[in-house]
Amino acid sequence: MSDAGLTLGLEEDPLLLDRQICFPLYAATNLLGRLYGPVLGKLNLTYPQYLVMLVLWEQQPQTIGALGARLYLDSGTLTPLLKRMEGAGLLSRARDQNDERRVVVTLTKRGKTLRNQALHVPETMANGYNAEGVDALRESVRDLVSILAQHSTRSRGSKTA
Amino acid sequence: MSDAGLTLGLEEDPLLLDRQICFPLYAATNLLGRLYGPVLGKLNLTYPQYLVMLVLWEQQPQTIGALGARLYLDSGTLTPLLKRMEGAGLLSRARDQNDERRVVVTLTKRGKTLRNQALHVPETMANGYNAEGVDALRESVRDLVSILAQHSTRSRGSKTA
DNA sequence: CGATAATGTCTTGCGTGCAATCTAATTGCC
DNA sequence: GGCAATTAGATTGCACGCAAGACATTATCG
Repeated sequence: MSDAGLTLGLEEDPLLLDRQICFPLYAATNLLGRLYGPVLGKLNLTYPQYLVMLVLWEQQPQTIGALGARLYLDSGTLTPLLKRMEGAGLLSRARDQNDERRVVVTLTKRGKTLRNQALHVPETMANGYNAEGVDALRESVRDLVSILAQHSTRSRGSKTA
Repeated sequence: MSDAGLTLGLEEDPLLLDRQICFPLYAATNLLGRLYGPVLGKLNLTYPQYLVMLVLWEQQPQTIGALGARLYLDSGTLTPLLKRMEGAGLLSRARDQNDERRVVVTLTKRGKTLRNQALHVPETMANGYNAEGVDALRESVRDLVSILAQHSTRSRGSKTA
């Protein structure tokens, strides 16, 4: 109450939780992480670690910077994460000889073979869901990501809309 | 290699990052949080704290359990978060006299008036984006959330009604 | 060639998220 | 009433995620 704003009749409260696009994304991400947890736990992986493995299984070796570009994460997140994975024997980290600033991440044999156990993960997670509409949803969210990434301070500073 | 099942010819590698629905959601959530950060920082709010305020501005007071049901979070997350917000003078926490197990969260005057400064946040965040398709996307993700919530072990679905 | 800027990673500090465990209060059941 | 089961929060321990700063290496420019 005591809203001193101008009410145009069609104006809706912009602060209603159900009007935010950000909240369903936030909730879905948390819920998904919770569902992935037990499944990935059997592989001794966390959800972000699983994503790193997905990238490395596609292409390998890669620098930390390249991993971050793909996953939209920076070294502040990746460095300790990769160290834990190195400790788990999944990968090794070494300075690039051609450019000592870079750190190259390489899968160990153990990291490569883990892929076999991970093959059933997508199927397990999708269990019971009809993929109807999922493809379209994935594309929509992906479009959103590409838009958001352009506005990210980490990539560029252009504020021109 | 790896003949993992019946190949219908259209079988693709299920572990490709771009085939996962979870990853765009994860990336979008991270990117959004990064974009909200500076805007909410002017209100001395983090993004999850902002969501709590959205819920409380809609209805107030509320128990911690009710907040968690709305935001899909549990007390392990909410208790320290709410304590910080209490320390910031935005709300107060008190045991329910009728049921001493519950903790009732009530906005302070400061918490209520903060709403005026928050009114421009959605508009600021949406700056430059055409809302075209956003409504549909929000509904799609919301459907996904409701499906995921049913499968959640924690589903504190105290469906009072 | 040397100063300087840019780049890539590491480190620090803080705030989430979540599983697991704990405690206190209430409910159920007899 | 008495006591086990349930419920609501709090606590603990761990792993992100990010901003900001530190650091070493490389590129750039005079």
